[in-house]
Amino acid sequence: MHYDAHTTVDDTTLQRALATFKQTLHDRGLRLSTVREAIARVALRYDGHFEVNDLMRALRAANVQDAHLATVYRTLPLLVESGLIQPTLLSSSERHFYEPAFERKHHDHLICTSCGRVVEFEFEAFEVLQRDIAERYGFELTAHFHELLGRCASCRAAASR
Amino acid sequence: MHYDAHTTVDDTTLQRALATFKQTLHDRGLRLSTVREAIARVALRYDGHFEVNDLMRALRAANVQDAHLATVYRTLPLLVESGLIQPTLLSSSERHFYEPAFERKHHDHLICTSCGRVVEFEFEAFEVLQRDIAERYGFELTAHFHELLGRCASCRAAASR
DNA sequence: CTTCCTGCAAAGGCTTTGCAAAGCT
DNA sequence: AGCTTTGCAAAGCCTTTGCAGGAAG
Repeated sequence: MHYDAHTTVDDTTLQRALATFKQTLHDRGLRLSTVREAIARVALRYDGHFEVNDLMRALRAANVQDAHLATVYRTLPLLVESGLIQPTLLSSSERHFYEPAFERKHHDHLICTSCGRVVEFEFEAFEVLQRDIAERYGFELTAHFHELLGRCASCRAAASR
Repeated sequence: MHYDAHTTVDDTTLQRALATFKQTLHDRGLRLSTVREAIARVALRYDGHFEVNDLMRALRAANVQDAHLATVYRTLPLLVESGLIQPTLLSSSERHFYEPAFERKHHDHLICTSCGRVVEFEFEAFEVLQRDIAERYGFELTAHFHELLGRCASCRAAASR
């Protein structure tokens, strides 16, 4: 999968994220174990969107040999709850995808159905309209998913050749 | 799952839909078998969003005893390709959801995370903005998913009591 | 020490697939 | 006849869970 380059979290942000994680865990009577911290670090620094297997691979690449698949599955919801990552790319719904989310600005996705490229976009007008719609129906918005599917410029060029 | 009342397809629309289905199948060297037609009818007339098991139940209710689960799984992509139904409700991504789509106006969904109510909305301004965004990035849009999650008025009222 | 965590293995749930019989055209 | 379609059963895949030993505070 391709995606535009992101900036990976810097060290101080990472520390803040871990502190947040620890706090969330603590509030629930849970602990920030060695394994959980390792998983959190790798997930937070992941460049782009990932699913469980990608994360496993990244963990192995980071020499975290001892993070078992089942543990990763158990940790992911905690990372989401703590706001370190968020579920995303729903329309590729064969698997569950995530992306780093800690202190990252909200954005949505433009996905090329031909080459898989993912472009992130943000557009305040959407947010405003969404709030309007929600209000119109008496809803209090808590989240939204917005994915645009299509063909990117290069795939279109390739096709018309 | 709750949803606002929809109008179910009338008979002439259903006939048109079946003709479309037959055409799509024919174009691919496939046939409109008895079972496929039965599945198409029930799916098209389904009131609201459904997943495979819902459809199985509806088939049984319609006395279509002979539609095997595997056959339904094989038929669904064909129905999507023909435009009779469309995948939807992605954020409940545990399962694959669909809804009737033939000659239905495009709409998106507002979903109450507390009671599950689904409200359909359409708002031209979104469509325009989406096209703008896509163009800005050189994309040619083919589809989009847009789901707003929140709490509906009655759940909010219940919570504040 | 007491509670939580983790690896392991097994189970679960949804979906897909191989195959032989049945169905169309 | 020659093809597609289907039921059936088995396999596949991702994800969850029970458990017993290990880790953490």
